[in-house]
Amino acid sequence: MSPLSSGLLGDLDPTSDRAVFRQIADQLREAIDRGRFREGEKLPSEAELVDHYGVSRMTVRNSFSILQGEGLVHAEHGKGVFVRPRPPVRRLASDRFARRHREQGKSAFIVEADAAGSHPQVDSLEVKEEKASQDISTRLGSVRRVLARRRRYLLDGRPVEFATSYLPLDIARGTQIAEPNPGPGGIYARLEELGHRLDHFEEEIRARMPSPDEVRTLRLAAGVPVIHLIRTAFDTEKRPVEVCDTVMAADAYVLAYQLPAT
Amino acid sequence: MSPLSSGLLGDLDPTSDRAVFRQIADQLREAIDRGRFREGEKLPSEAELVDHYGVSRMTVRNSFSILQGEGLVHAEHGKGVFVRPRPPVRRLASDRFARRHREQGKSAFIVEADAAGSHPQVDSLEVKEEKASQDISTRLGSVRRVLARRRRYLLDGRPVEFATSYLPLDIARGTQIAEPNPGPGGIYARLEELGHRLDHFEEEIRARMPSPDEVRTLRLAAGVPVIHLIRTAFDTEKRPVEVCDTVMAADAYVLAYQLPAT
DNA sequence: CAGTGGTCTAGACCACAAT
DNA sequence: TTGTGGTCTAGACCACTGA
Repeated sequence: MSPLSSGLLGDLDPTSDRAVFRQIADQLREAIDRGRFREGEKLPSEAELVDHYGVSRMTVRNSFSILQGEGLVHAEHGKGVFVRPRPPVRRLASDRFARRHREQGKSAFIVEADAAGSHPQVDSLEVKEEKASQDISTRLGSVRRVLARRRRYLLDGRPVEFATSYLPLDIARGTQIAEPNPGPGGIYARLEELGHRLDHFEEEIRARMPSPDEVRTLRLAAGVPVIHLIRTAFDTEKRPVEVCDTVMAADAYVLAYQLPAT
Repeated sequence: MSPLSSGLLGDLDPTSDRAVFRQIADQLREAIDRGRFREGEKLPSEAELVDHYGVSRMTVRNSFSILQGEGLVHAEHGKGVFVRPRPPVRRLASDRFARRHREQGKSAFIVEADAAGSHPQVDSLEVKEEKASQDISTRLGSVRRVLARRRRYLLDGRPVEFATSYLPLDIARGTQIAEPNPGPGGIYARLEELGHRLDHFEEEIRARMPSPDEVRTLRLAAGVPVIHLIRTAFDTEKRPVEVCDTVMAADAYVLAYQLPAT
């Protein structure tokens, strides 16, 4: 029995003010929410829905595009439209920069992913000196040029985040921080060795839809926003010693923070 | 001179693999990014673009729908398609729950908005006892029923966030916390008066596209994600005494946190 | 190969906004 | 009334997938 003759989906209400394609989207969304279609499962094809509802193909496609915009489904050319599975999320704990986590040989990302049983990778490594943007310059205390470290992180082959660290040249130039591999404990460990004992971090969080560039870099599905995180590291002399600009696939992350009630 | 004859937009590349509607979207996006069209400014009408590019109307509309999905533009029926202005954002600082902020008479939201020169409102107030969801029950330590306090916050008439606080009945029932107006300093002040001195908060942050319900409640434009924040308040005996579930219009907020480097 | 979604056309009628 | 976007139709051809 086809999914359409089995009453999974209802009829249209011709008296309703609601546009036909919205009604169809509503019915599909409700069916998904109720678990009638499970994660990864294929929805009825456009042709089947055209038959079922007696509407034109563009109308059905409009419905699908609504659901795609909501991040509920994704289309695969030649295969069908599928309920988008909720991918495993990476939890960023508020103690992720605790000094004790820097004592081991590998980077935090690698250690944590290994522990979670996933396969971590870092690629697109680029380290170079460049002119600081207005924003970065301000955050670092009016520096003109900076050392920029770019990299992209993947979990099980899926890109989940890319980040750029900016450091003042007078701190980073000629040190291991300017090398592709900053060594055990990452650049924060190196900063402390260089005498910049870290005091605290400030993080700013925004969420927005990705630019086409970000869609490419993170291979984002339709309807997936990004989390934009800007972290500034301060040493014990209250000097900003690093700014890290990170863009994360929002469906791959949950951020956790702890706030004092003081 | 029309904006189209003045070279604001280029021609299509018929040899390109890129779909025509994507090429048009690219050109409009670039023109917006370069400031050729400023915030709030009207883009060429569908009809003008049909003429300019020599394509059908659906093709032009497809381009617009891409830009809408990116949150770059919004359409106004009967008026045109406009570059979406970046609204003012509310910054949530990491010390926003510091005890000193509870000493005044008004709620944190009101005080802060007044200070920023905007006009704050709270509506859709609802306070009732109800069955705890599985998630809320777990977070509050296996309680069956809770006191739920729902409310929506607006700035200058624009809804920016709605939130529900959940409290265990044995704490909240019969207290001022169960009243629509919890009094000066809000429910956190009442909790402390009741002997639950607050120790710290834990916050979890996610970003995703809004449900149709959330689009309605927050009057969200297309292409605007939501930030979903779940905060748990712990008293000095490490007991969770409140869970607050908040959904915020992502274009209205930037969250700020401070992390120790300990 | 048949079935799927991706793109595109050339219309139509409607509802809303400004004049 | 004119111009705008919103909805919908009935096609067409294409590219990709899987049997």
